[in-house]
Amino acid sequence: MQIFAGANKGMTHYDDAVAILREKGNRLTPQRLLVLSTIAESRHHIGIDEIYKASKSVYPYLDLATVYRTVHLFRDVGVLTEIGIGDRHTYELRTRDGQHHHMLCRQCNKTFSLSPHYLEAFKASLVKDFNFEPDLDNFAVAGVCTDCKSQRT
Amino acid sequence: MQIFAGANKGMTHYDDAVAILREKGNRLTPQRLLVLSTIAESRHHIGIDEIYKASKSVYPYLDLATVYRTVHLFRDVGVLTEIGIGDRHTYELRTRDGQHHHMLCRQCNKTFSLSPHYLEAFKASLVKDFNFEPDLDNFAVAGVCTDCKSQRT
DNA sequence: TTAGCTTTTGCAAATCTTTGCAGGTGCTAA
DNA sequence: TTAGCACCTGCAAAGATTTGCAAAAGCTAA
Repeated sequence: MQIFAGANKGMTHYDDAVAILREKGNRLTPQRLLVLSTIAESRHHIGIDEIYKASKSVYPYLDLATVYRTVHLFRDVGVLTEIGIGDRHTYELRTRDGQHHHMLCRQCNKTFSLSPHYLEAFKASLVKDFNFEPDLDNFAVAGVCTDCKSQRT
Repeated sequence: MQIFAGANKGMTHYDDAVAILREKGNRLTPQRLLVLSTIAESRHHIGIDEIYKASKSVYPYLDLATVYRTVHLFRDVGVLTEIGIGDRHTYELRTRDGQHHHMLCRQCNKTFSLSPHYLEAFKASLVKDFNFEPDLDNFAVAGVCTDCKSQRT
């Protein structure tokens, strides 16, 4: 099945993700590439329903269950980051090397990248004081961003 | 409707929670007190299904929807902390004053308390560098605890 | 103590998410 | 290039969570 041609020039994150999936022995089905492409093309974090709707418009036979399974696969394999906002889960591609974390504004819903360096001291203190090895790969904090703070009257 | 008598002597967290609910104008229905009591009596964090099962054994008419609504109310009002572990959500009472955070072991599923002080530097750096005000009230980290680390061969 | 207003509950239905299964399809090795 | 196997997909059904609504019950004020 050929769903779409390779109109993905310059999509570095997309290419990285494909490489990771292949490395780990996962099959590159058109459905997976489609979902991946949908997420890659989305500017911000994107929810299951949006992924489904956008992808289905390209390939109408796509099943919602496949989207769920695909997204969970991508998450477990490390290709994307899952951000839990309240009760809503959204997703965003992750780059190959650099894990980065997220700050999410509760008011305007924008996300901001956060360098891992901000969490290093925290992580080190847990290891040192409790011998607890935290997994901060998919770390996200919610809060209020600077724009929304200044808009408060 | 009277479900159970006041066998709650010394349950400080429970009493605090009741006070907070009353303060905020929520009705203290037997169902709510029952759910609260169930969570308070649970030694560790507890899931919706467990809350439901345990509470229903005391008051069989209790509906699952009520448990969901009650737990969400408690969370929004700040009476309990919701911990998202993977796909599972669990709950734990919160004391009136002292918020504390959680470390959760992915392997043995035990939780450990974490003093807020460990996150203060992190929080301060976000405020300073990005003017981003993180909400760390319900903070939980997953990882591997010291026991499980030592059990690895 | 009671009346009455408003919130809350239980039920049932809607929605969201996961899972089992049989057929279809990517990938590997020849 | 093809054959064959293991993995994936779509479908349908199960399971989990949320929501609308009418009846029931908590709380306040008299």
